[in-house]
Amino acid sequence: MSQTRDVTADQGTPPFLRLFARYLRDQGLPVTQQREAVAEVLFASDEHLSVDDIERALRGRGERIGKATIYRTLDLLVRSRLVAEHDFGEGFKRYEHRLSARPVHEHMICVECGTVTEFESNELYRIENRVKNEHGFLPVRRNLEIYGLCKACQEAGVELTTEGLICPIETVR
Amino acid sequence: MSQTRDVTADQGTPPFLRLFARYLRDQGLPVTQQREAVAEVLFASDEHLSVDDIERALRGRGERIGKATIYRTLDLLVRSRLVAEHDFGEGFKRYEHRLSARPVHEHMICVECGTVTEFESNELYRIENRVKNEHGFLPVRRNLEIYGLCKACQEAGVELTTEGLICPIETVR
DNA sequence: GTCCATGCAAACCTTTTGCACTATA
DNA sequence: TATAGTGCAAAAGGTTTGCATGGAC
Repeated sequence: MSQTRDVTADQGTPPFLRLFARYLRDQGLPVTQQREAVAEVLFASDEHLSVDDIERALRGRGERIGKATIYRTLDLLVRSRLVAEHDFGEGFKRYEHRLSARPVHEHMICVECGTVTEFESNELYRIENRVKNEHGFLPVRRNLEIYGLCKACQEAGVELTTEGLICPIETVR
Repeated sequence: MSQTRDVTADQGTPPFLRLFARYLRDQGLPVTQQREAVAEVLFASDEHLSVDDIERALRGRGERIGKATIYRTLDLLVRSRLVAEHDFGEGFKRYEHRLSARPVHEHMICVECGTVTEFESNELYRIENRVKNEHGFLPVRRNLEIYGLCKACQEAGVELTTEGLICPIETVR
């Protein structure tokens, strides 16, 4: 069949699996079915997946892998830098592979519908440089989330209610 | 004694307590001893306090307030916008009052010693404007943390080991 | 054959909740 | 006095760990 994947040599193994296997070998760790399966689920999706999402996707593929193994594999994927871990304040973490056209990006999260959109920001490099020069701080990893109302929710007429004090931020004490 | 606080009229009540009390009254909620005590601890400190920190500080003042009450009061303080909630990835939240000379600021966190330093960034406003114009997203709240090595740790000779893949970020799939 | 991974269940930790009792307004 | 808060302990929910078994190399 013309749609059959070419399995000659390494060609049948997708790049992300080769990279993950390389990482595991470098660390002297075995490449297991479960580890490959978790990686496959992550790299097959462009969403920000929770552990439950991953477990569900695995089950949908007929694989029954324990949560503990998923957590342990995610730890390896994050260490390998093939996967990024995020916390959008939902009480649990989400995971996203980093082999996209936009390996470095930030997130805006709609506080109404929860939709996560990615965007790039070179202003961040400027901020990091300033931090380096002005404070002698050596940046390694950053984390920028912007919470607000997405276009769709605004157009649907959603408005945000502010119940906080209107102007408590006077610089007094 | 000349150092004794002036207790005439409202003058003895510090501004933050007046603001918190105003918020509570606005919401039709009672002003209780416990709520005032939690607020006092937060406003007396310029650190980023965990719930345990707060409980300990209260105990040090001879007040024994249940964790549940602390959590419930923190919720009110955050809603009132007098206090900001942070998650530095430690597995628990930290809280910081917002009546400082720098009510809006970001954080850099040293991955070695855990020290948190604050800095301001007007580049962030530029980012938010871009997000608004380019994506129609209405920003409400932002969250920027920069993780890295603080000056002191660098000077102490600390180096960070990278165990991840050196260059996995090729834009291939 | 050795070493490590897996799976299950129990443990862990922070945060939330239910309920009898107490304090605020 | 009505209404809401407090404190305790239990529950909840995500994540980690111990241990016996099974798989990778």
